[in-house]
Parts: sequence; structure tokens; C-alpha cells
Amino acid sequence: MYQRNISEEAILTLLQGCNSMCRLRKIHAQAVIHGLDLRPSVAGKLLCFCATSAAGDLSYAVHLFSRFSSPLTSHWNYLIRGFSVSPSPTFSISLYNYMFYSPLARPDAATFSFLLKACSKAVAAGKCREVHGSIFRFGFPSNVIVCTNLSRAYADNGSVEDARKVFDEMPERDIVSWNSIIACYCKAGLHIEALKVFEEMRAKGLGLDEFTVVVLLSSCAHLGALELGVWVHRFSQENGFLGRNVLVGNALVDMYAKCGSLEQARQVFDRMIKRDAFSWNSMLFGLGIHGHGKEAILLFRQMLLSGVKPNLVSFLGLLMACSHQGLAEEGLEFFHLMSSKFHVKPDAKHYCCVVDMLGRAGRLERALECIKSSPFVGDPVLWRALLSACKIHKNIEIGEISLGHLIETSAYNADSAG
DNA sequence: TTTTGTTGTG
Repeated sequence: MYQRNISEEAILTLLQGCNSMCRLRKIHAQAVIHGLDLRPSVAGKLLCFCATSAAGDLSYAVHLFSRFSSPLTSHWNYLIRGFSVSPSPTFSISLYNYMFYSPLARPDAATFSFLLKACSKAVAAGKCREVHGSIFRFGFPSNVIVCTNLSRAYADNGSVEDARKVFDEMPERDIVSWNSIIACYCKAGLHIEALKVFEEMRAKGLGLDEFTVVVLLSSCAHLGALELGVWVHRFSQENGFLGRNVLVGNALVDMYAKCGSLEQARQVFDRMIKRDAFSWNSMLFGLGIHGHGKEAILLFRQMLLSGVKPNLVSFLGLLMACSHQGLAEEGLEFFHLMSSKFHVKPDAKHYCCVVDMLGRAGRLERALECIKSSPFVGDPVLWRALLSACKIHKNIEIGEISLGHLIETSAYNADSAG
């Protein structure tokens, strides 16, 4: 018995330092051999790692869970949480439904928080309403975390009105709830509303944190609200946000670039201590939109030297920059390099940009070839781009081909939609 | 065990 107790503690210590499934399997095997795998503390920790850790494994978690004769609320929560951020969030919803047949388990605040996250990700509007009712039945209508998640789930399911209603009816709100509702408006493209809610927040005497600043700058960027953006910049500087949070710098670069203050964008970018793909992409787009193709190419080379890997958005920014400055040769070269060297598969937007770029340069034959050899030959957007280039260059032959494809693809799309 | 954030043509 003494030996067993020590072993249980030893297993728990091992689990504390576990950082991979490989190690977890070994620890699990040891626990099974010593008959400790179903001890509540051991079983709970094993399940927690598999279900919720980044290095975990959800199928292994399900296997462990199936061995419990009467799982507790915390066990259900681990699985619901794990699936809520997985590619199959609907499993969280199914688990929640099964939970009601389990005698020992009763949903708690954490259950609803994770479940609502799954509803957000799975796009389950009906389930949001159902969960909303259950939150009242189980006694959590004044839990700030649950209600913030509920509000967010409504917004992610397309109803900002319901999100706002939940927010308004919350008996207590914290800075996270405010940041969340502002983000809901921002995400829905309702930027003026987002700024209005921010004013309400200020009127209540609440301060801003890094989350508020980032989402606020995004709305400023969309509205071209430079004055507020500058105020947020100063506030961020005074509060040391810029030094410790790369997202604040990124949002500032984007805001300045979209508001037309390219020099300011560049200044913030140059002063950033750390830069990620978002930082480089925002700056690339800023240069591209304002017609600085050569500078964008230079910046892209610096990005490579810095060791940050370019992604789909980087190449789109780069191609746009080339297109806007008539750098068709350079653009084509980057377009080829993106898949051959960088293993980034171009999507329809990249092809569209190349067609546009070739079209502007009058290279209509080459643009036609590009569409024909692409996986997006059925996409009317590409043919529309080619047709407008044909209009500019008065090329009837290729114009006719484009129009034919446009009619064909539109008809096909209409058929498949009906 | 639970909540919030940035980049993508015309």
C-alpha cells in the first residue's frame, strides 16, 4: 500500500513534466502496470494533457475517457474544451448532449464557456439559443465569463444584435466583455458602431488594455480615422504597449498605412523590437497600395533575411505591389517562386492578381494561358479580370473568349446554386 | 479547467 502511494505521487510528478504524447504513453503504461491509471487524480491529469495540451491527442483522450465508468464534470469539460478548438467542434456539442445521461455530471460555468466556443467555431446558431436557455436553467445568467462567451457565440453566428442584447443584459461587465463586444462589431464590419461602444466604455471610466487598442486600431484603419488612431498610438506609447506586444505595433502599421500615412507606418515598423508575418505583411500592403512596388520588393527580401516565412498574404501583397507599379516581369518571377521555392500554393486571388498584372502590361495571350493552366479555370472572377484588360487594350479575340467563359461559368454557377 | 486582439486587389 505504501509502495502504491509513492507510485501514485511519482506518476503525478511525471505527468507534471510531461510535454509530449510519446512520454504520456509511457507514463500511462506505467500507471496501468501499477494499477493506478483509474485513480481519480491520475486519470484526470492524463485526460487533461491529451485533451487540452497543444502536444495532446484527442483520439487518445477519447480512449481514456471511455474507460471511466462514471466521468465527472471536469472530465467532460476537458473533452468539450479539447474539441471546441479542434477541426471538429461539433463533437463538443454532441458530448454536451451525452453529458445529460451521465449520473454524476452536471454542466458548470466552464462547460458552458467551452461549449459556446464550440458553437462559435461550428457555426451553430440554433444551439446558441438552446444553450442560452440552459444557462438560465443551470443558474449562470450572471456569470461574466459565460455571458461574454454567449455574446461572442451569437456574433460569430451572424447576430450582432443578439450579442449586444446579451451584453446589455449582463449584470456585471469587465474589460474583457467590453473588448469582446467591440471586437464583435469590428469583425462584422460595423466599425462606426465599434467606436461608439468604445466611447460608452470610456464614459464608464474604464481604461484601455492591449486588446482594446488592437481592435480599435483595426476599426480606425477601416474608417480612415487617423485622428483617433494617433491618439491610440500615443496612449500605447505612454503605457508601454508597443514594447511588449507585437500585435499593437502590427495594428499601428496597418492603421497608418490604410489612413495614408505611409511614413508613420514605416517609422512604427522600423522601431518594432520584434516582427512577425503580420508586421511584414501590413508594411508590404501599405507599400503596394501606395504604388511603391520596388520598395515592396526590397522589403520582401528583408523579410526573407529576417527569417520570417512569407505566407499567402505576403505574396498577395507583393504581387499587388508589382501589379500597381507595372513590374510584370518581377511579379511573374515571384509568382513562380512562391510555389517552387517557398511551397506556398497560390489561391484564386493570386491568379487574379497575375491576370490583372499581365492585363495591365498588355500581355493578354500570357494572361489567357495563365488562367487556362490554373486550377481556377472555372472561376468567373479571373475571366472578368481578363475581359476588363481586353477592354482597355481593345483585344476583341481574347475578349470574346473571356466573355464566353464568363457566360459559361456564371450559368454553371447559377445551375449548381439552384 | 473557463472570457477578449492584428494582415488579404478591383
